[in-house]
Amino acid sequence: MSSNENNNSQHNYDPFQGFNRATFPFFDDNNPCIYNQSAAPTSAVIHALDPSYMSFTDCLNGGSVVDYNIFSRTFDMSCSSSDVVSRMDEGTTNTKKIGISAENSVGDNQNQNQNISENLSTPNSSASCSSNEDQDSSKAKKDKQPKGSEDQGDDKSKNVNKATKKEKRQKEPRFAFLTKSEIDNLEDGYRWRKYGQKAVKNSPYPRSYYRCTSPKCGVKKRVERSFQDPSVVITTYEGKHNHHIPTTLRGQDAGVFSPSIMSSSAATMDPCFPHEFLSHFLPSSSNDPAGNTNSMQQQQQQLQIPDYGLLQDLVSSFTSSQVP
DNA sequence: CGTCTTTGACCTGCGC
DNA sequence: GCGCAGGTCAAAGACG
Repeated sequence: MSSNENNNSQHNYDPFQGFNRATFPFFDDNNPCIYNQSAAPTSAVIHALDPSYMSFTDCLNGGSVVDYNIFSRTFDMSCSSSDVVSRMDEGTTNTKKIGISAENSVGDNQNQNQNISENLSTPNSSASCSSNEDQDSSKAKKDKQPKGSEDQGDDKSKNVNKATKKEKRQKEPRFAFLTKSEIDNLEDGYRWRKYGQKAVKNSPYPRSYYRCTSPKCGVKKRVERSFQDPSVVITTYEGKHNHHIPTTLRGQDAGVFSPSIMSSSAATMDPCFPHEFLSHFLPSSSNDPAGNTNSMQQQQQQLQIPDYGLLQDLVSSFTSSQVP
């Protein structure tokens, strides 16, 4: 692979290549660049477009300078113009306007919405790698101390930890999106280690917690499946990668998101599409010389589910329960 | 042997 | 204060 190709794959890829546009209902069928409000956009997806949230590129890589206005310009929406999507002001506890997953709106709304806001609320894009480092450092301190040996953890320090943790949680940039796939853990080029799994209330599908395996990279992601539409996988990224996509992926050979598998229509999207968006979502070896047929290719094939209406129903049901 | 997943226990935040 | 649910830890085991 040439360096040019590599660069291209890292910076100029269409982030939604390979994703059937049914997966992204906010696209106007007649204009892929125009955000289709009538499609009742999934707020989870809109978070990617909301300038108050960091871009996926920024989220994943942390090294790119992202013009958040790109998204609002490109999709003809402001960060707070949507009834569905609202910017989460710092310290805001109103969670009604925000949400990630439809299933969360169906069951225990109170708790789920609370959790949603906690999961997704990001005051602004001021979060940076430093926040991750801070979190890492605090976490590292915790890791170094055995659970039962926190003798110094008196009430005072506990309160401090609580405060700092809460503050840091708010600062942590998060990005969530929906994908239609039968595979829970969609390959994104980075290496993840699963560190937990929890059952989700009112959902038969568990939520999995992953952490980037790269040293000093505190990026996490959460993967869960919508129980209302089991074909929808909700992925939430938290933090920013402070490194590039690994050149070698165990068992994947980084040969994911092969353009040959990508949707041709998506690949030829209007140039106004924010190519930078999610750029590092795609690993550099998209032109796998070995032509490996890997799990991601299967994923991509599974992503070609043109179930636009189903997702709209999902979104509609969600938004109707979220927007007063 | 290194890496990753699994899974029960523990921690934390929040509503009542 | 209590209970619930989400989030995290870390030991154990699986796997290549």
